[in-house]
Amino acid sequence: MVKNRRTATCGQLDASWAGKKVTLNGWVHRNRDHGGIHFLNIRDRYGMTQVVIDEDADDQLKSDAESLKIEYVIAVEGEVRKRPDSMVNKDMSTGEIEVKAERITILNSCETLPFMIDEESEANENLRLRYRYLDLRSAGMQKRIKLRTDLAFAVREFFDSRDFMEIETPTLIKSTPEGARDFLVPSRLHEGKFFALPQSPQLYKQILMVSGFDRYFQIARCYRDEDARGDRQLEFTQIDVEMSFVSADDVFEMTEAMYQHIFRKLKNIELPATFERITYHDAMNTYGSDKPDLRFDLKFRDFAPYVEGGDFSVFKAALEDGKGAVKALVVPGAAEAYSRKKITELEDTAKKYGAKGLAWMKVTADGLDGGIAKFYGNTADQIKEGLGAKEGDLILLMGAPWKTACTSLGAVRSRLGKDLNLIDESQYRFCWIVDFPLFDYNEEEECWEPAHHMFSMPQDRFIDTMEENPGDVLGDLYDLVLNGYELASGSIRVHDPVLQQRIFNIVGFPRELAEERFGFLLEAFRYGAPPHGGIASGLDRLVMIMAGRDTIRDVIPFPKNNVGVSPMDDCPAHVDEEQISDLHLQIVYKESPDTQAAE
RNA sequence: GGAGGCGUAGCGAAGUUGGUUAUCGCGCCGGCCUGUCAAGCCGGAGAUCGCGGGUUCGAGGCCCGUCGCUUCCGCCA
Repeated sequence: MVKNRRTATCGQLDASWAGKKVTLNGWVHRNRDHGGIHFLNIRDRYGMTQVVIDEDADDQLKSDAESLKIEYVIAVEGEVRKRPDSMVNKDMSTGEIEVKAERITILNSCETLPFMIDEESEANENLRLRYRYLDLRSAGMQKRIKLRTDLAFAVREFFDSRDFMEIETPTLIKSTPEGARDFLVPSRLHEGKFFALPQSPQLYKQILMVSGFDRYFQIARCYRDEDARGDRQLEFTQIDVEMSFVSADDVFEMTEAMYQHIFRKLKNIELPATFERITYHDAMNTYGSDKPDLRFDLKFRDFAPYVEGGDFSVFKAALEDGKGAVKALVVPGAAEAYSRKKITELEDTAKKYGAKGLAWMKVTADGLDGGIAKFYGNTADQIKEGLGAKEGDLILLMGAPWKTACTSLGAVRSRLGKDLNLIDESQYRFCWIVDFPLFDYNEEEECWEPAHHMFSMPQDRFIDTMEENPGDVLGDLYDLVLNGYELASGSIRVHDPVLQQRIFNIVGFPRELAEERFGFLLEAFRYGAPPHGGIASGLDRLVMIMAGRDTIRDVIPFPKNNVGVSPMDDCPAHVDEEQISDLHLQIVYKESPDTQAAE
């Protein structure tokens, strides 16, 4: 047997081991020297065990123990013994026992730490990212990375049981237009040419359908060169799925079954047999978001019927052109808690989303009070009844073009959910968002553009006449939302070259450009492409939500920070001139301010 | 590209209307201690208050600029 090699982990010992000799390997987590008696906590990824150096230990052992510092890597040989009843630590899985040390060997030392390795380190995130290997030692991070690996396993287990094949697609691919900014990789062998890193395996998985791999999945890394947020960063992981000969309902069923399997296995939670479906229009109209958090209610009410009965000109103006809306949010019992100052804060939230203001009224015993109540004195009772508002409620109102009214009041709704503690954190509320429009009108450029991407199928009923009114065309497009996060997105794809060309025509995408950028896909579709569709789920977001965190950086082993930098290895970084010239590139730095001033 | 917040010892924070030697907890170093488990007690070291400029008799605190991080908007088919 190799010297000092562990015979047990730090998490597995219990009373049944009492009397046995063991060797433990791990890190010194805590070190409590009482003079006569000395305790150590030794930690590995399986748990923590208390080691005792008794008063009767020999001098060698005592001095070895004294020389230990936090995070030294050690081997402890000793005997497992039951703790006296009064010394049992119920908070530790190994709390029934301790190891009476007979020999301690230092396998490696550790410098003074930049921060303490705790369940939840208080050190700021960039410091933790710089020393990511230390932060990953914490129990919390260990648990989350374990959840991630278990999740990936459950996903593969599920798809295997459904006869899917996991097929790899390239990460050096062709840059295609639309969507996010591509990461480009210059080619050394081909001067002036570039690969792109995939934003998703989209085109390849569709090609795989043409190739007859009718059930594909992949846990795929994706890259998008856009500004980061808590729930997105430069590189991320998708559970990418594509199926042939399916309708949207088939994709829903399969996806629901996947999440049911994942939650059953990892959380012991039974999800609903089918997930609620909400149309895009209804989601926007009642929650002000295409990714509504259904863990709390607070639905919008329509205030338009009451606008004529009052004298508030802003609302009348909003409805004038037929494209506006006046939405109301009745916040139960919030009248007292929301001072003018706090309402102004809500208004600032709304303004971020393009609202010009946020109107309000408070519901009193005999009517409405404050804010814009004075304009609705005559119809107060009607309004109260119509909106279902009760004494003590706060009514927030937004009059604006429909989409602005919805999204800005939706932002207010989200904020209220947090501020008023309306969210039950133990819930997982899934819903499908369906019936997305296929085309958006770009007011500035005065043209139609794809709302999602150009390969999504219009719903049957719109296909014959879609050129007449592109704005009305709904697509076979769907998102899956969980607790206010967009968790997955997909569609049934266009597999008919003629229909595809009609879509290109509507959005004014030149045929030549289509041929140049993804002619290979269009060509493939001419050779017997099966009807197909699919979906891609964000793995990082899913783990994040399941782990109860609010940033995916907490569930990615080596994430980039908010400005797209990895503080540990300090990338991106400059490279040698020679590397640049090998790639036939030249760096053009922006002029320094000094140079500009001199001009 | 834009808006807000933060930047004080290795880490986390306090620092009043601008006023003596910048405070506390953790960690670190030394000592004491026989049952702790975030051990305890005593002592000690450790800070150009992000950086630059300005106002002032005097700036950690005010003003201007700048850098870094962070949350959000834009962006993310």
